[in-house]
Amino acid sequence: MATLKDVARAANVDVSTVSRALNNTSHVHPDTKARIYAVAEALGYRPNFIAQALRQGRRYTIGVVVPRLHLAIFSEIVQGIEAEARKLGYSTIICTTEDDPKVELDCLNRLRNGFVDGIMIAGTGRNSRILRDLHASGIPVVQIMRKQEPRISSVVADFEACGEEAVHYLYQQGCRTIGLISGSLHLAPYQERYRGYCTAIQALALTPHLSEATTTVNSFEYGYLCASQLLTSVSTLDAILAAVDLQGLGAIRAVTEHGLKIPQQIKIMSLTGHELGSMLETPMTSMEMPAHQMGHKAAQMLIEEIQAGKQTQFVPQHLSFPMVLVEREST
Amino acid sequence: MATLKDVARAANVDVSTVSRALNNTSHVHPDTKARIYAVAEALGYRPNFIAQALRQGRRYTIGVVVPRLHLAIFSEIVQGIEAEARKLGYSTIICTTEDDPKVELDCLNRLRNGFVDGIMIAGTGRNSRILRDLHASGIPVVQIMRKQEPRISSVVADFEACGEEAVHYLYQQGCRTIGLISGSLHLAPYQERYRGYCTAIQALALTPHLSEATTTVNSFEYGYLCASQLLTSVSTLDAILAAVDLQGLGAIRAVTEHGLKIPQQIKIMSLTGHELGSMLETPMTSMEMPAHQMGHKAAQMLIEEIQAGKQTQFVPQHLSFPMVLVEREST
DNA sequence: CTGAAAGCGCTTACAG
DNA sequence: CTGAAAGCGCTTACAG
Repeated sequence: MATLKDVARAANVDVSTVSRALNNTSHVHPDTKARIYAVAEALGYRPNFIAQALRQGRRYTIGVVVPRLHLAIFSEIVQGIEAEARKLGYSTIICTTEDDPKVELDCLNRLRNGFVDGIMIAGTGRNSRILRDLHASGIPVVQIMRKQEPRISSVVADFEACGEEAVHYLYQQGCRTIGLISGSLHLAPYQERYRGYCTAIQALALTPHLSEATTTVNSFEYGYLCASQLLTSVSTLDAILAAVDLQGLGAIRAVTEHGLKIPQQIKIMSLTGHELGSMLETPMTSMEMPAHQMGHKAAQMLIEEIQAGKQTQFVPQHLSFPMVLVEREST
Repeated sequence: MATLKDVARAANVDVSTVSRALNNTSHVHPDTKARIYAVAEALGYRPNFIAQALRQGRRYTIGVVVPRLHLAIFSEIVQGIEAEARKLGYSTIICTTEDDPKVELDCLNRLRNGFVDGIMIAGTGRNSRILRDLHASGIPVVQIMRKQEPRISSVVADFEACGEEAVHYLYQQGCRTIGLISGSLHLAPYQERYRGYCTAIQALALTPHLSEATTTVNSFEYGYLCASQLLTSVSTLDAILAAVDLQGLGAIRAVTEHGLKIPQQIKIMSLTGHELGSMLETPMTSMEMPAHQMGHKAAQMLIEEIQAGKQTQFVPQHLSFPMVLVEREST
């Protein structure tokens, strides 16, 4: 790779002049400039981002820490983040943790070593000290999907309203015994959905039915197990709310195996739709999450914080997106 | 952030000694070492990766270029890549192109600026010159999923065998008029599936039925449109092969709307399963792809090439994974 | 308009 | 075992 020095030598000028010419950072004589451009072109010169980063203290890179990508809403969020970051001139480093706090710690430690200008995280909540340290040491952080630290900016969906709205909707459809599949109540989104669910259940004077299992939360199996449990233990059950799409699929399976008809005998809906619902044989009613847009916004927010630097007093911003009810055939 | 210099000053030694102590790169007196460690700890020293990278000419970072993540097999592959890369001490920069050659070019240009030690790509095939340039300039490249350049290493699945095997399987199930939804025949995987399909169709003396549409290939809609077309134009149709899961979902929808029973009247299967098939109401038979494992292998391969450096003569490696037939209720 | 110098934070021969 | 120096490839005050 040709360096500035190579170009300088070939163009018979100092490296500083080449730098100025190529970056348009101060006036350079048109002739000199032309010569420099020609030489740079001929040598296939490309600036070394690493050297620039070291010198300028800017990496133009953000780190994104999420639990997983495969069949999860995070893949859509990450696509949104990455597209927007790229547009703003930033690269995106990704880390998937499988919600393992140790892996997460490992990722955060890597990222803090001057790797990135800012961090986006959907965390486990188990490394909050590190996260606060990072943030306190001047590295902008934005929480996505999961808001755990009030002093750190966040972009989330309004899960509580989502849970509440879903129950009211099902009530309107005639349901009176509504089971909830949620799990991982230590994670904010699950807890909030649960809270919204409870609020609505109470307001409507119904009885809550929460089901939990011990397998991975964001999975078909989890939905299947919980739904089966609800079906056997609550005889009057007429609706199941699943926290995420995959659980919804599991619930559909369980209900079908129980010989019940959807939506006539039992209604099913997902609280975190990511398009999948529309593609099913029995299209599933869902609270759809504007994941791509949330990724966009979060990237913008993070990069703004990065570019504001320490000049401005930091005030955490919390952005909450409404989820939208998309009615389909499962209810 | 504390730097080496800060530690050196506080420990009353030269920076070089600190560097050696912290990196265990040569003998340092135990007492000095202890002092340095204590000071580094107290100051919360963390090495600056950017400076290390500049000095050592190693970034410990790989770039991954894929079309998309959301509801695509790439999300699983990327998870595999990232997990393995992290284990080997590498970070992963991700770029999604939506198969837009311009975006891809943009990504490759960013990555070549000394950003990464190596590149993993599932490309559009439209930037082959750049890719070859990159590779020729000494940056290791591994093609994933889509093998376009014979001189560049690759990790793919055996799509041709997959297409062939699927047809034979359906034949055994009694099908005699087997339609194929594929599209994007300019992309290797689609073309290879088609080739395998044709080989089998010919061997069995059947008639081929290929359907294409103009929307995004990797989508529910594409599958729906093509299946609808096949259903109306081929009256004896008794099976549909979909290149990917989402198309399979679209095909199921189309078939259902046509009032046909799966699998009694028409069988459906996907040629690129990524678990989704097992979660459907009518579980879909699929050729499942070992995506995670492929990601692992590809990361290993790329990092090996990186670490081999220029010492060894480069010989491209091509790795092909078999897909495995998982029989479910749609056939 | 341009050059010479310093420095970003490290590592690594080179001496001693 | 340790220090002083050079240098990775840039940018940016400082002179002129």
